[in-house]
Amino acid sequence: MKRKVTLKQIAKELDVSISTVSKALRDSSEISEDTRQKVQAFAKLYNYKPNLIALSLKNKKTKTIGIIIPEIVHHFFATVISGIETVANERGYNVMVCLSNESFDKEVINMEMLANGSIDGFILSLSKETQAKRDFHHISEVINQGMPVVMFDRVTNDILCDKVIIDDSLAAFNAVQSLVNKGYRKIALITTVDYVSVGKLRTEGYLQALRNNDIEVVQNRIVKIEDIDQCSEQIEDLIANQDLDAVFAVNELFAVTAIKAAKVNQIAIPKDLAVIGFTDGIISKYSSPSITTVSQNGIKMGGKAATMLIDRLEAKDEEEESYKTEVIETELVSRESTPEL
Amino acid sequence: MKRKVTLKQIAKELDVSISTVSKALRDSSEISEDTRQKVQAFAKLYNYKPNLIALSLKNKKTKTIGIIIPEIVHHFFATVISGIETVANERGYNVMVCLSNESFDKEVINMEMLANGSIDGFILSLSKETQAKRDFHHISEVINQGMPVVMFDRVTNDILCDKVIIDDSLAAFNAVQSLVNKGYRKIALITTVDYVSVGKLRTEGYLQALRNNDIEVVQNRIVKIEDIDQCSEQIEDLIANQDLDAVFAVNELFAVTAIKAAKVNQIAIPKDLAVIGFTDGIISKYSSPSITTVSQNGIKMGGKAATMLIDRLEAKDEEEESYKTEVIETELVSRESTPEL
DNA sequence: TCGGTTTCCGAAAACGTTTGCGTGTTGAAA
DNA sequence: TTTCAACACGCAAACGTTTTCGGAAACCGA
Repeated sequence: MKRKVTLKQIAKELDVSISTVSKALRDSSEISEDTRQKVQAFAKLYNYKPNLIALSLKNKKTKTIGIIIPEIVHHFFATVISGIETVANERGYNVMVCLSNESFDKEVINMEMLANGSIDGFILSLSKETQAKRDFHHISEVINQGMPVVMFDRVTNDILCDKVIIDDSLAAFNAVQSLVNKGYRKIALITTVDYVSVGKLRTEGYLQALRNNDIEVVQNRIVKIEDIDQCSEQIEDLIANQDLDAVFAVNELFAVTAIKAAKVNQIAIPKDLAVIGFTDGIISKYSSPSITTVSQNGIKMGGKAATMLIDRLEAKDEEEESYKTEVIETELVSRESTPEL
Repeated sequence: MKRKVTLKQIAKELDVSISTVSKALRDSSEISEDTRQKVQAFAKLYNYKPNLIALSLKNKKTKTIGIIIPEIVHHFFATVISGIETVANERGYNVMVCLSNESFDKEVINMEMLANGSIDGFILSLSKETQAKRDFHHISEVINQGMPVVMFDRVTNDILCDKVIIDDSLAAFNAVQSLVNKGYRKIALITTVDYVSVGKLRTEGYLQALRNNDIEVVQNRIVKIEDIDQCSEQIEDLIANQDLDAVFAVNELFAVTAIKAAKVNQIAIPKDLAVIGFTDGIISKYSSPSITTVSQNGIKMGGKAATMLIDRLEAKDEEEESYKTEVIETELVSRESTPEL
């Protein structure tokens, strides 16, 4: 077992000073050709690599990005991480991933943990609990300490920082509008409780689309799911007992659950009921019928977030404190759960 | 913007030495009650937190685990990360995630990157390319440097280290056997090319089950997929043109693709064709019909891997160099794509 | 031989911690 | 008054780097 070799060991072995070794390895002109070659050969032989922790301490930069997301077993968040990782890697950064599990406390703990020197900046998406509490002190705190933060998807106006979002409201509006264009009028909405920012926005888009087309909003056609693990009953009730010709769901799970409920009730899709979901994930693609959805490009979103963060990290501190909010365009992916839109 | 406060600043402010501050904060008995309280109050006021990078350098421990996986937009790997993260967090560790994207080179680069001080140990699953090349020098190298490594799922016998796997062969055997028990005889296999270790093992289980029951192995009923993105044609050909009563697929995607192909060909599932998949992910659960699968518990796998790694990290260096291979039990989850098994 | 450049290298500081040890002050016992 | 322990604190080293600065030796021309 040969442990990693340090500058000190090389210096001792070659009987020169540590600084000479360091300079020789970095091709400083201060060092003679002779010793330079000697040192470099030795370093290569022993496979010397600088210790990144020591460098981090010296440079006050870790070249690491901290990611905090509610969960990772979730197609959308996984794609975002993938997008972040790709860009980060290209630009010489690593990523540390922490999961809040939708818990405020874990979000706070993780942020404080990472903020103590481990990373150069954050990319995060709020937990449900945090959104419900509207307590963002942990975020403003790290920003105050001069650490850049980029929020994505689940963001808040209470914090000033760079953000990457989709226009949830517009995307929902467009989806519902396209249903209306096809002649659908009795359109149900399956959404989340209001404190989930994206759920609220998508709900607004739905309502706006109905209003714009002078379609009455029927409260019985709107269900708000509190606990995602127990959405079945409410959705089954909606499908079985309401007079509908289409359903707009704010995520994949609600959409596929609606489809299952329709099957149970012998309702043909898309003939008797059209279904549009949100988030173009595995479920939408592989369920049968496959589901027409609003696609959020997680890869692009993550990539954009990483780019914004790293750009800010590497900006000369000319400090143009102008925070930007990037909007990633969405797309309606037409599949089997609706007629061609 | 108030930057993070250091021991030095506190020391200067209170006109004591750095060591006094440090000791006071750690409740050393060397420090008088008076100064201790003074220092602690001041530290609290300015929200002092030790710099973790400095601690890492001093202690030669980062309290960070490196994870290297082929991809993250993949339900199984996402669950494994989730399992790792949970255990790691409980025991005071963070995780750095790197993606190899199934590339040997990226795997090597990422490992070398992280091995230079950033982490205390690795948890990894081999990329396809690495498995095909059978080149594991980068792994043996870090092990030689004294860094613990735990491999999971896609492992190799060429490297001695702790491992967490499922008994792929046995699990496949059991799945096929249960089909045989139900009277199925014309069982197709949809698998990967042989260098993917888990694909090979699952194939072996399939073959063993047939042989044990004196069922002839028909080569036309076995398809090996090279490129997962283009599996459709081969699978459609199999379903359409072979005489089958059941299909065993080595992953979810192949299973759901087979089901889609069956639908196109008016083959009823499970009446005319039973389908069993592998990996209990989103697809199996939400496709319709839902798919009977062999479930690998990714959470448990990740948790076990993390436990093994951290145990080894924290073991007194009594160095009982006995590497263990843990086998996570699988389970056949019966759903709609087969009759009750 | 002398003065002045170059050339090459080492000492030391800095990043932020922890900790062993030395030391000055105090109080009490002798 | 002297002696010694106990107490409270600071110094310095260590972790592994990079970099500034100073200085010794060598060289050159006069």
